[in-house]
Amino acid sequence: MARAPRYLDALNPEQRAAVETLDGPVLVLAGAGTGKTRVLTTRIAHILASGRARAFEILAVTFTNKAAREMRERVETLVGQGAEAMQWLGTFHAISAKILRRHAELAGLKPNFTILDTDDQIRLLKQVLKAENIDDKRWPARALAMRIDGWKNRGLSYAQVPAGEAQSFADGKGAALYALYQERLKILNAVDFGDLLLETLRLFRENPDVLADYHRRFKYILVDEYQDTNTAQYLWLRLIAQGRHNVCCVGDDDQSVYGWRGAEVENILRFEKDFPGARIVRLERNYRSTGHILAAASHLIAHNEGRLGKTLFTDGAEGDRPTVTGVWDSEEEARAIGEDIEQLQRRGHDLEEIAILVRASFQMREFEERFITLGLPYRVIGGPRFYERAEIRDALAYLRCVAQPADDLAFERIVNTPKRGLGDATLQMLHEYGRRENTPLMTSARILVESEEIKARPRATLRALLADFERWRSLIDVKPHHELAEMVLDESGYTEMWRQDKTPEAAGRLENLKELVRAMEPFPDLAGFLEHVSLVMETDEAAGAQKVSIMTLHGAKGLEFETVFLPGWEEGLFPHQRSLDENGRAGLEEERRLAYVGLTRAKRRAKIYFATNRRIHGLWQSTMPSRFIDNLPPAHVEVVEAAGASQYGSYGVSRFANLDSYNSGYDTPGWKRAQSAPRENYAKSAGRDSGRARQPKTIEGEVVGRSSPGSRFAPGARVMHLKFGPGTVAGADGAKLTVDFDKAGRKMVLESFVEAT
DNA sequence: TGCCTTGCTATTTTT
DNA sequence: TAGCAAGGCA
Repeated sequence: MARAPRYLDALNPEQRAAVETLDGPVLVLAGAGTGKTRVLTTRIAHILASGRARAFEILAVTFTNKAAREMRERVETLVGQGAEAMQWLGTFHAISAKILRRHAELAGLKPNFTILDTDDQIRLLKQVLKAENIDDKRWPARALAMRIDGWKNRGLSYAQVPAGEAQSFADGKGAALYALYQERLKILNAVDFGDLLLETLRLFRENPDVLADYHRRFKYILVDEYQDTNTAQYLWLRLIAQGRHNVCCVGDDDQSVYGWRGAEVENILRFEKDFPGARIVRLERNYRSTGHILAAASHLIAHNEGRLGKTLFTDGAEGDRPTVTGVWDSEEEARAIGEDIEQLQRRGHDLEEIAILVRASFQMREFEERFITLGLPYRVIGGPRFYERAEIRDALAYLRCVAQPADDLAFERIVNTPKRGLGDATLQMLHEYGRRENTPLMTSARILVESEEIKARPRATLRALLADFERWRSLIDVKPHHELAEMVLDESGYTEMWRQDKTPEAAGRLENLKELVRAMEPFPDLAGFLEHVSLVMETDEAAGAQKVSIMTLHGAKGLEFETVFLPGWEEGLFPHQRSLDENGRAGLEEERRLAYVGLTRAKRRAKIYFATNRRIHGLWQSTMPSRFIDNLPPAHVEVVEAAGASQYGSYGVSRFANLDSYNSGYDTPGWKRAQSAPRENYAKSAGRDSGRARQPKTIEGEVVGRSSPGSRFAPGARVMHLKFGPGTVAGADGAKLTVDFDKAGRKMVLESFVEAT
């Protein structure tokens, strides 16, 4: 055999096996930080370099656009140019859309079909509910959307929904509503995200010749983040992979954190069964984290059952131990982390290499506030996205109306934006006609405008609007699309509407509109741009300036940082109560995987925090340290005391000696101590800004768990509260007390948080 | 048509 | 507590 090509030199033996096993199915179990992206990209490079297939004969599927973009870039650096020829590299949804457009008629669609996003989907469902006279208070469209998505994720058409579940929504109308919704989508020439997969699946099943064509085309198939596939994606993949069986899936069962949106870890566990003779390659050599971090993460995840099991190791240094710090409340947590970061900064650390990973986005605010006062530059990742802003959605609706005349949702959105006197009454009439004649709204409008059904004023306005759209539409092939867009926005009065607007956001909105027009330029035409927009809901955030990243644990998957702060490790928040309530043990294990993901993002420093008190929905509640803290190996973790937090000094070996499992979390030393030991009050650390009255010198009430029986306090009783000071009980409702505080006034507080005086 | 009040809810989020 | 959505009212 000839000398191995150079790009293989950089790989370890397992990685190399994963890259070089080209024939037949391969499952790569790639632990965190073991170089899975390198394997995927090198494998593509290897297929290309060895002449096994050309770029357009490789199907490479990812979950996110970001991952797709990264893969493309990395293949490019590996093979020089030519990666742009990889026309089948993309997300499941993007590839499905592409296939579907090629065979739209077979799927009962026109090739210019619209892809609805969640917002459109919900608006459409609201209409369906209304038409069916279902109270959308009791049966919210959002809930129906979730249910339908769930069915679609499982690959179920409305006819396939199991009888029991079909009865589940609005007194037994679940599946029927699903069917009505699909009917509406067909009329609108539209699909939602779930349909992209489902319709492609149906296309393949009903047209074996089409499927065979793709079997011939795709010589090699690669799938990233395989543990995140849902059933529909799995069926899709299995169908396509049946052709040549050259399928390589890369994933890590320990990083499956999207079960709540339909991902089935089972898919990874049953790979061997579905693809007989599959080669399994384990990547266990970690190149990212130092020894202690890796040990802590491994020990934590070992508490999960039903894993394929991997043992990560590193040849690197032991490094610093992850730390666990207890703080008084979320405010102190933010302050402590802020100080840590400032110190790292002073020591010359790169802010880009620091991240704060939270469980839920509400935790972010406290950090933002703190960082603003500190003047610490930060960036929140995962905020509202560019294409979700109202003005962008409006502008896109205009463009959709131009390009896709049957797009009723878009039309409805903008008929009266800006206000032009086309209100509910007019719209109602269009709807009625449309429903009767089965025509899109714009067609209905065109017909009704010729009659006298509509009053003269709105009739004239509507006629003018329709004429505008005609004119714009006639320019599609004449004018460059970004110029056309600008023209539409100006002539429709939309831009003017924001110019007139005096609210402080107006300027930013106009700026966004300009940005939108700019963003259109690189696309070949309007249709191409709209396709991009519906599938790629993102803007490339300009990285650059040195900033600390604040994001959710989910958002951090796939990233790495020198230093990772992990605040909020408290029972109820992390693991999240809802996860436990709704999914029991499976929910807990998914939360634990999330903790594992968090820890393994850290290259050199991982810092865990838990607060004793946290405000949840406006009420202060005392909280327990997370059971995940008990899951950490004492030998690899350092318990750090926040300044003044002396009561945590008792954190010692015993704290970690007992490995708990589900449901027994409340017997751990940490839990017991928290219950029994009356905590000494301590002044807030770092005595700065003592403006607000700090905890008065009192004894905090022992923590009464969730099972607290009726109230210990009768109205009139005098109590002492840690935040609010002394007060008189006005009433009790279970564990909640209404107290008239001497200073703070009437508040609802948790009983466990006050003490009799 | 627009403003104000009321009520409700409150993970994770990509496509 | 706060933020949003929907309904009522002028």
